[in-house]
Amino acid sequence: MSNAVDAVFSGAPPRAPAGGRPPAPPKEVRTLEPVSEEPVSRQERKQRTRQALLDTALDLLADRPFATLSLREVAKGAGLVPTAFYRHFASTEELGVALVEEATRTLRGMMRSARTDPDTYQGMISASVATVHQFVRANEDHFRFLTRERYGGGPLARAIAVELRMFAGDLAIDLARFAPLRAWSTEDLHMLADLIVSVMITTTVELLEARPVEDAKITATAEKRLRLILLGIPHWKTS
Amino acid sequence: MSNAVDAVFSGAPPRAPAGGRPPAPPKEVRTLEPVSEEPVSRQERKQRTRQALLDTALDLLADRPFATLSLREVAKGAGLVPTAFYRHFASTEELGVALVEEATRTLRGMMRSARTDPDTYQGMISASVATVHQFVRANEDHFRFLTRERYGGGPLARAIAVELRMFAGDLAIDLARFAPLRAWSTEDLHMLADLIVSVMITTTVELLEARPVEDAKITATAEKRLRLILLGIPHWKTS
DNA sequence: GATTACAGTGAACGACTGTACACTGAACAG
DNA sequence: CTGTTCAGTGTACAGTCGTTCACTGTAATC
Repeated sequence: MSNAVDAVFSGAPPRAPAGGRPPAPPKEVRTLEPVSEEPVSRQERKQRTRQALLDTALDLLADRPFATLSLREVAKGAGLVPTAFYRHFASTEELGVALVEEATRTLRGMMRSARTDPDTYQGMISASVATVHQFVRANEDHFRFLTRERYGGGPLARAIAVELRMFAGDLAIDLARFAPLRAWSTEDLHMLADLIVSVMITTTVELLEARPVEDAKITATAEKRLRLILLGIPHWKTS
Repeated sequence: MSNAVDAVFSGAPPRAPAGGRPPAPPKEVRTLEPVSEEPVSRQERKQRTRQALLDTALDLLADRPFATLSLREVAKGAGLVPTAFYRHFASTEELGVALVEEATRTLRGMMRSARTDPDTYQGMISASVATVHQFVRANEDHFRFLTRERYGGGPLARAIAVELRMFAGDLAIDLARFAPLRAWSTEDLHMLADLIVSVMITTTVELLEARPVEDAKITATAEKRLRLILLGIPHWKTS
């Protein structure tokens, strides 16, 4: 479960240095790098340091809320002087918005990946849970950021909420194609989609808070929760 | 729905000045207050300013994460000089722990209030949702703090997670008394309890993010979600 | 080849942070 | 009545913060 799985995650950004953030020579990050001597145009350069800022921020956010990020430490982490930060973002909040965009790109990748035409309920459930599991484990930073800031208040929380509503809306449309759900009112369909999304979010948080050893238990529980919900569908009287 | 409702919330702290935090004379908060000239022992005094610190913190946390709180502004808000803060808490984090304790006291009050012997599923559902609704609206600060920090990472998130697991555990025990659930494995019971709790949390967040005008719609949706889940119970094959 | 645009530098600012230390005055215990 | 305890005060210090401003060197343009 390695190559085939990894191939799915085209949505995940490269995350330049990544990892435990090695000692890292303090400055010459950019000046030493022309290993492969591409011409590297100026805007290419700019976008690279922009990405370095985003990557640094995401690293720092691994165990703190976004609101505690300081412009200076993000700049320093990217090998920049504080004032250079302004060449890319007018404020840390603008950085945050860019981070939401990057993370929701991963989220949309997951959604696209999960949208497979399923034959059985059980098949659909386990496939969806597996997709969530793989994407969360392959993009922990993004999902940690999203789940953390979703409830953190402020403009980021609102932006993420909008994205999750879109997520649920798309899911509702997909659900409408199922035979047992064709007669449901759109309101009830949204109720169901929200419920499923909330189970998925809960599962995501559980995965992020657990060590990977417990993944099997968590996904199994998630499948159970979805199965229980779907069991009620045939007996629902829509309004 | 005013007196009877309010009488329920004995768990809620008095929240001394509260409200929009009026102009407030900068200092003589305590020295001017002996309106009713009780003797007020020294430890009583101490506990009062401690509570003032907690109240101030909760006020400030209405729209920011806990990690951005500064010792100085909490002290100032309570009418104290910064160093006096240390007479009550060794650090802001210790203040946070006390805040978690206070808020979870409200949470336990809600749980106790919701534990009524119900005759029908429908009755149980609407009663539980109504209880959540009332408690959330009557203690918005506490619930906002809990839901915000639950996913904010750090020690507070862990403490709240523990409390919520206890909450779900108690619910599982209650559920075990229901006829259709008596044969269920404890594992499945916990799965169900977690699912219900996650619906309640979702509902809480929705209430806190909405204007009270939309409460009816939110509680109606919450009831639907629970109804759908309970519909699946008779058809569940426990493992 | 000369000129311009602009990503990144470096010093300096005023505001705010947590914390140390010596203090005051009133409630307390003897 | 005397001495102690201790919640709260006031000053001070070293860091960090966001933001300003004038600057440099090079890729891009004419």
